[in-house]
Amino acid sequence: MLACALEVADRDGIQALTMRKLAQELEVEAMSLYHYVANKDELLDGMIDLVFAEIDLPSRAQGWRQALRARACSAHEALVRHPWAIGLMESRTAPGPATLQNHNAVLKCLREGGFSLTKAAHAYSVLDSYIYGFALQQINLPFNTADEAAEVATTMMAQMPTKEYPYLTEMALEHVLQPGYAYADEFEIGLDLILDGLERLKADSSGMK
Amino acid sequence: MLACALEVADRDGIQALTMRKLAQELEVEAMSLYHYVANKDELLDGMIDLVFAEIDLPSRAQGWRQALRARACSAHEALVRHPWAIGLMESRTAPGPATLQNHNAVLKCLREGGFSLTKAAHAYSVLDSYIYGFALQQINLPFNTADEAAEVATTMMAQMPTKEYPYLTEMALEHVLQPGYAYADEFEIGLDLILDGLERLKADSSGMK
DNA sequence: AAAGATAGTCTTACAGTGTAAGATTGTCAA
DNA sequence: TTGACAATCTTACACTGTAAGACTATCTTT
Repeated sequence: MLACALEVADRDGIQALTMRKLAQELEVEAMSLYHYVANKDELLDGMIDLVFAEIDLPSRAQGWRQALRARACSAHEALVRHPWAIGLMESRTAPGPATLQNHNAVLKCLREGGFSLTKAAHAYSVLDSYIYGFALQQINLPFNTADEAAEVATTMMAQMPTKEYPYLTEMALEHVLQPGYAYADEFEIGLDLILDGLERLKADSSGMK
Repeated sequence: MLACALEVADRDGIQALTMRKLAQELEVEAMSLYHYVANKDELLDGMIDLVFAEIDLPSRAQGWRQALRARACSAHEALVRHPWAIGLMESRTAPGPATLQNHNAVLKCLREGGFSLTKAAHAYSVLDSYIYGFALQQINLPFNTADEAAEVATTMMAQMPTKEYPYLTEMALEHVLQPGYAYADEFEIGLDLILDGLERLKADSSGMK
């Protein structure tokens, strides 16, 4: 049932996921769903946790940097695969078991990698903020492929007073519209920048903690 | 009207912002609103742009680092002030004028600060990803004050099999529950870590671009 | 085998949602 | 005075989540 809900949300968008629609997909009446979930919110909670379950845990075989890098990429992929998930997170407060397990594994990786408790908290905060935020931005882009980007950019340029936003225009024309550009590629660049920062943070003893 | 919509969303939550409720607040009937907006989506678009309008533009008086740091803090404050905004962003694709102006100003700051076009794109991507992502995490926390944190943590510990998530438990008990802890304080730590990275990125000539 | 409990599904109903269609009013220009 | 227009309202409709409870099939206990 949760899996089916994911499928509908992925395919038709989260706004199309109504109890009646989901029931129909399962060849059942809407009210039957309430035997398995107390209400729609609980359904959404379950869906979010399923997305977290798709995120690989950091492997213990490698060093913290490699392990967290791989987990970050995995998380990014999961969030892009289910674009509705980030929007839901804002309103949900009850983390499911997969969510907790993932958090725990990341903290373990940091602690065993030599981070103090305080520094592990810092590291976790930056890393996950970046992952969620990047996915949010990527999903918000009105284009995915380079072709779509070209189309959107040109129609936008036509409407928009290009003189008013010269730096935005520059970025669009001379960077985004260049062949081979894909915003998704930015993810690993920022990720490595942050991982560099974390290595420095870990070594740094000026603040002591 | 947009301002009133912000107020309702801030006060009662975004799910309470219905056309009828907003109309009532303005002492008018629901359908009258449709003389000013084509549909509810357009209303939400306008609200998002209003939030962006609250974000200070980077000042040109200071260097890029200081200017972008101040803008990041301002953006963070705006997003926390209007916790519903991030959730809306996921579904919206038409940026308003305030949004465009802000983007343009940040790019200008980077370019005039000496970033190449490609590096400016990197910088913008990491910075804004971090800002949005951090706000998202902060808003998702089920507590705000240290007192609330203590309450939530203790009730959670009671339910949760604490043995299963030892590192999560450690973080909660020995860090989050310590007096004076506030997750919001993490924001500037991660921000400075990223700004350090950007300075290095700017200076770096190994990749050339 | 009979009786009862339980899990699963259904029907019906209701209050609340966004908004389409059109009637009504107020305000100004010709 | 007439017309145009902007602003507001009334009514209506399809669709939402879900409360209340009826029905049915399966399993347990006697």
